[in-house]
Amino acid sequence: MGGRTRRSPVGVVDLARDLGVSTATVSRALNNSASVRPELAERIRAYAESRGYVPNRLARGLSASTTRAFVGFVIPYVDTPAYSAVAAECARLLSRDGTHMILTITGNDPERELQQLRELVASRIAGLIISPSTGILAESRQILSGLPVVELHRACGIRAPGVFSDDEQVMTDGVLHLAGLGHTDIAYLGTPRELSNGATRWRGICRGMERAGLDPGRMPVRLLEPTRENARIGAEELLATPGRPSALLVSGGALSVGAAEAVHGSGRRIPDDLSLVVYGDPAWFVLSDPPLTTIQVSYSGLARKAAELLSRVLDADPDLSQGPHLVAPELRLAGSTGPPGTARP
Amino acid sequence: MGGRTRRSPVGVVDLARDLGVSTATVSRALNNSASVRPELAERIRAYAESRGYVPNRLARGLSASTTRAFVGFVIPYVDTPAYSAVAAECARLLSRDGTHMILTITGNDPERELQQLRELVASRIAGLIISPSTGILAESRQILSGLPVVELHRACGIRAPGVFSDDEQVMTDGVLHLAGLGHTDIAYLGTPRELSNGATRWRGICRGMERAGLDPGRMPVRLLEPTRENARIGAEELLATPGRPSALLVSGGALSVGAAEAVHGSGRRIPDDLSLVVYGDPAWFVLSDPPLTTIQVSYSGLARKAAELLSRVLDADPDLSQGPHLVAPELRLAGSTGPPGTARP
DNA sequence: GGTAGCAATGTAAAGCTTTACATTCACGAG
DNA sequence: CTCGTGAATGTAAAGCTTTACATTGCTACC
Repeated sequence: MGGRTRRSPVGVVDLARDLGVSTATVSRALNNSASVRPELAERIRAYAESRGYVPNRLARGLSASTTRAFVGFVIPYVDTPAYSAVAAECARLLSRDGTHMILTITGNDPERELQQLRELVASRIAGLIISPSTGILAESRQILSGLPVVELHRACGIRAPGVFSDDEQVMTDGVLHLAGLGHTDIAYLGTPRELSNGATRWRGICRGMERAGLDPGRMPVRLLEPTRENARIGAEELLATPGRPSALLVSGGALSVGAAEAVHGSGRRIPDDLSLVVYGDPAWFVLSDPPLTTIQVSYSGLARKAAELLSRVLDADPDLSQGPHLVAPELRLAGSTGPPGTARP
Repeated sequence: MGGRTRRSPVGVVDLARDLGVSTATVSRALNNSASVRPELAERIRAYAESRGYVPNRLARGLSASTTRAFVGFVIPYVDTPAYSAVAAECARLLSRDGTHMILTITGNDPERELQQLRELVASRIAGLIISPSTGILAESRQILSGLPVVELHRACGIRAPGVFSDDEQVMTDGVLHLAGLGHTDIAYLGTPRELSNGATRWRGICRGMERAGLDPGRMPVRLLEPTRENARIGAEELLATPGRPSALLVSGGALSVGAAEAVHGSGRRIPDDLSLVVYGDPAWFVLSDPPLTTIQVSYSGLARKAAELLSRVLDADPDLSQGPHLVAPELRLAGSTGPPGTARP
């Protein structure tokens, strides 16, 4: 037998018994089903309210075999606003539909990701928003292809709509901005090309270089998993490159922080010794002097789009395009970029 | 009837049928119950594995009336690492026990908080970690008192263990540090005293002032909800106070960012014109020149403690103390504090 | 007036697992 | 040989809701 402890919560059977009607009628009344006499329905609703009735989500989900009670939010990291701010806003938007968001952090570990996906399926989630890990397993992909899924930030080649920042163009703009100031030795610190957003940004970079008449092949580049520590090391290496780059472009989550740290530690003055463009969150940059030239994307915009897409996927909306849905980021010029300094060896 | 769509997932009945045993035996074998012949148990487990069986969490929860399948994580904001980092780490730790964490953002709105608590109860969560909203409703408190609860960051007077940063002492230290440098006009920007952590910090501040022979009553103070915008305005007002404070102490989440912004905008040089101590996240401070004197607490330490306490509450551990469990923060001296400048009017 | 048809309500099954209680079987003791 | 004991397994109920289908009772029309 199930729970022995017969807890206080009232159920439909209690309401039905007390009111002398059947559970079916109670259920229909509470779900605003048409076929119940309005006066009776009202009485039932009032009584349910007075008894503080809350329907058991588990039972409802079990009965319906799938409800919107739960959706998953599966992301590799959460220590950067690109994830934490989007997660928060999604949770807020989804809760308005009475949907709970289950937050799951994979740590970018494909094994953990797979296990967590399995568990989410076991919990009969209605669907999920996922930012896949770098080396996502085929098995995970298969699970995903059987669920209503929305991709976020990163694509992994499944048939699903996705929400992404439109990075290609803005990265090109960033490069052209630097080139326009006279920089020829531009370094790039970004995320790996295995990540779809890493690939997109890299395309944007290359296009910018080519348009500026520079050779992307000779560009000092580090493509790293976006952790702060990686970024610090990568940026230090880039700054020490023989060509002594006069400009540094950084994209991707926690990379910005680590890079800023490294630049700071290098003793180079900005923008005299080094022009710096970072992709990321405005909150960090208030402390910087001079203010940073940044690439910014609206996290709430991404979240709204993600929540909307998920809702449409759950509704099996036939008009929904499976491809990427792009949110445009913005290049904000500020004091951290300028003409190449004269103080170079 | 329930779901018509008879989806693929195999259940215990399928396994039982195929193996010619009863569902009870299957269930027992899978749950490593003793009373099943080892050889048979092994066969059942192997078959379950081969069929990719995953138990339905909803049904299990329904049957057990309460499991560890779901716990809630109810917080007012998530845009600061004090919440986002702790949330992420808790999610990670809990998932190791196969527990899903449902993230819920109240926006510090008591009404929303109540509604979300109701929904969580309806989902038969096993327990929750909560950082209560400022004006938490009596009804919410009542719901909480019937659940395994752990408080985080903020207390709300319910009988439950809580995890808090031990702020009183460190705030005293901060004030004494400034006073020791010769500051007598110290301003404070913090969170409201209605918040338990706001109250704690304020006590620490007062104690520090008194020990330094200064009058807390004459201290310029702004106690505000921790949003960046509030902080910017509050800091500007403090800096414009007739006494022209020579030192500013800022505590609390997003307040640090907004305050830094305001200080920056004020044109005051640090630490010559103004000594600055901020409470918060190291990630922001890498960009600052000079590096900031900060008060830092280990988010992963808080998360570990919170997850551990929740686990113990769920186990109804009788040795568990209901009071606060403190994690000690650290005052890190750096370049943003120094003797009061001479350049004051 | 009889019946078709509709509206309102009831009955019961399904969704999936766990587990108390019942049953079976084998073996040892009397 | 019988019966008790205990281990292994089966049966069925409980957990709570939703909903297909059955039933009831009425209106309205021919």
